[in-house]
Amino acid sequence: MPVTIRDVARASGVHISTVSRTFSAPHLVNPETRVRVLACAEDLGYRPNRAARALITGRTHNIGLIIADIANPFFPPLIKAAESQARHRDYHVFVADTNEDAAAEEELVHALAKQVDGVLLCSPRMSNSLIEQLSREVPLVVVNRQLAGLPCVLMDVGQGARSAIEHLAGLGHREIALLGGPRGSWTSREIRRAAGAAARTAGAELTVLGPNPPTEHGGLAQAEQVRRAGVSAVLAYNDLMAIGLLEGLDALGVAVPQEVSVVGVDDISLSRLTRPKLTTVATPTAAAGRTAVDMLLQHDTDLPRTGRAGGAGTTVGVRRTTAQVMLQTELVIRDSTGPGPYAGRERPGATAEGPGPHRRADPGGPRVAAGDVVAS
Amino acid sequence: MPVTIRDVARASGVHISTVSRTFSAPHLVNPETRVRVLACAEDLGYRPNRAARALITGRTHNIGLIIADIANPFFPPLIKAAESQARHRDYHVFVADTNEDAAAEEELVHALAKQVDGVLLCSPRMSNSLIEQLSREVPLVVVNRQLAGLPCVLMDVGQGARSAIEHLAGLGHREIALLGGPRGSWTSREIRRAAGAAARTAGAELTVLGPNPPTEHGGLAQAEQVRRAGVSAVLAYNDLMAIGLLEGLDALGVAVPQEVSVVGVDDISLSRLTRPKLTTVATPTAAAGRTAVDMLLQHDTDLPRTGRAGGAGTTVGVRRTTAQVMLQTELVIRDSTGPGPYAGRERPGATAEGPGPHRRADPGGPRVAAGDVVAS
DNA sequence: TTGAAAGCGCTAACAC
DNA sequence: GTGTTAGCGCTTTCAA
Repeated sequence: MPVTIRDVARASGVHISTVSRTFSAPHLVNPETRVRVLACAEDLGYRPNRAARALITGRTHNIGLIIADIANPFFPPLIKAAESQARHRDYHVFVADTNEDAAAEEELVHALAKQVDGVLLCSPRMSNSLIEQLSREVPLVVVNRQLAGLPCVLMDVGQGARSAIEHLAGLGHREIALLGGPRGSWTSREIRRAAGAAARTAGAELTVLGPNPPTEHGGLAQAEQVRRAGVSAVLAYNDLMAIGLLEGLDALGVAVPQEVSVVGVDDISLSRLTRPKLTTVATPTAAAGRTAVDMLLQHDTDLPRTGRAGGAGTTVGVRRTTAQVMLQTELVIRDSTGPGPYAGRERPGATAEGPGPHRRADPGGPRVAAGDVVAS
Repeated sequence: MPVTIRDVARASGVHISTVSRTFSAPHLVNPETRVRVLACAEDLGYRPNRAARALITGRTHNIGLIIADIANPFFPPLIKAAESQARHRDYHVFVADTNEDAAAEEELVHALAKQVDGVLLCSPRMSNSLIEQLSREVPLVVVNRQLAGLPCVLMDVGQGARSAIEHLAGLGHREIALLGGPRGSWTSREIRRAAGAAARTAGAELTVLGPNPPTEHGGLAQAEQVRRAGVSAVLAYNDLMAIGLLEGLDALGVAVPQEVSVVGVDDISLSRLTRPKLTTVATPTAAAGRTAVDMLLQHDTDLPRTGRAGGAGTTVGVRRTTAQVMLQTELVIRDSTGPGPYAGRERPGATAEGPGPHRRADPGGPRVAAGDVVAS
């Protein structure tokens, strides 16, 4: 039933190889013939079978997107942007959800490897060494994880965390808690590192609570601890946890920002909808998706091929660049942060308001500066 | 570089067809041979190439998921559930976003047709006749659209809208507005139909505002109209619009629920986070995703094959069932609805609180009754 | 510029 | 129970 290259050949009175050329190397075919073939193809509704084509060219024109948790509102904008970018380049996208599970990630890379030209690993939970190993099986681009020798798309959450801490310190907070993210998260470590350093500089004390699941519930569950810790401000690993914390504090009768200030990370769309509206570090998710796809498909000419073109037994020259792109983040100040117990008093070191890209509230325009290529 | 069936055959000293059988019909191969082959395969890290297999079997073990807007929080839980269900059955999932565009939907079905065993069309914007036509190209299951002759997964938003109107009428609201959804949406028509009927029965007047884009902005943009319309309650096409409306009303200084009550549809996770918390019609999104995949893969034995098995020129007996499943919805009453101007007064027809599945607030357990098979 | 032929990795008759 | 063979739909030398 489905129409094949042979049907088109028959209808247009040429050999199948001519039809093939019409689609994959049109300049090699007589214009008149081309027109005729194209007309017949159109007529019959012919579309080349990509799987069959892949078998011989070694290029599937598919990519894989491996996501820790599709339902986490951080990811859909990334998926959407990546898919859109891929489709513009005539690629189709497999999406798979790992439920934050490292083993599932590994299995998925194996399973997808033969069907795709490359895989985007988003916020992986696997070990670095495993990722490196898998990258020998299929081209990988890693999002939200820094790995020497592999192409990575990073968001500068370190800078973001620093801005957040400086913002809090500037408001007069000296005892600050950090709600850590999940184990195995590069982002979480990065935030912790930068927040710790910034706190030291600002003369504030940072208490780390966690690791926690990166969910609303993860934040909610720490509300009690936060109160006990006696801090006046909290930086959460992500907005979801911050929002959960907001709920938890509300339930405990702790007023935000009067008694405790809360800052999140990501600026997911909900963050403008909570009461109080959440102060957060905006993260360029869509840009990350687009960039990652671009990096994966950069030289879509020299992705690996299994076809004969490479010569028997020869490993084809896969010129893999390992550029790492760092995307800017930005602190968006809303209503969940306010003056702390030391407001107005002099503060050791630092100026009234720390450096770094801050912004008072909204609207929705593009907030992402172009990424810096950090290495290549 | 990638290891093929031939490598395994060589390593285990058997013919490639034996290796093939080991994977696709293990019972036809001598247990000892099987063990040996399996061991070699494991050793070499062999995985059958699905694309090559598909070429001859006609079964790709892939499905397509076509989504109006991945960033709309209604969809991620559906995608997640569908992907998970598919993977349990050893299928991989292509996800594509149409940006609410009918033409993109059509193009995607064509483009994906050859690479998948079936496609899930989620909240399509295409015409019924086009969908029917496309269903001859590739097996389709339609979510959120009723179409005679095609397998559909529906959510009973009609019942939901009815419950919502009855709830509002019971609270003493007589002038109610309906914020319509996007053109081409079955759900929107269905809500409108049922809400209209319920309003008539309850002796209330329903003003329809729209169509609107199914986004926060769509709701926000109607806040002024809502105030002008002089209604005391609003039912919105979905939670996103309801939330936008909440913001808009807040900006206009209109108190919810004191001056205007607001009800949404979907119960997306944000709905518990707004202030006031949103009263809404909960929609079993995850169940819909799972169910749709199950329906698509129901007889995964008699999905169409292009292989020789069907005999030359014979259309293979695709036994397509056209079961339609209707999933229950449930009104979840939170804080965005309150007494209306006619509260306490007698009301024409109806009892104090209309029938239908209501519920006062949360928690998160399963709320979905098993679907009713409406037809087959 | 076009056709003939080989073959990508795999499965499915059919022999043995 | 296993090997032989043909061929899925397509691309790509190689000759003509």
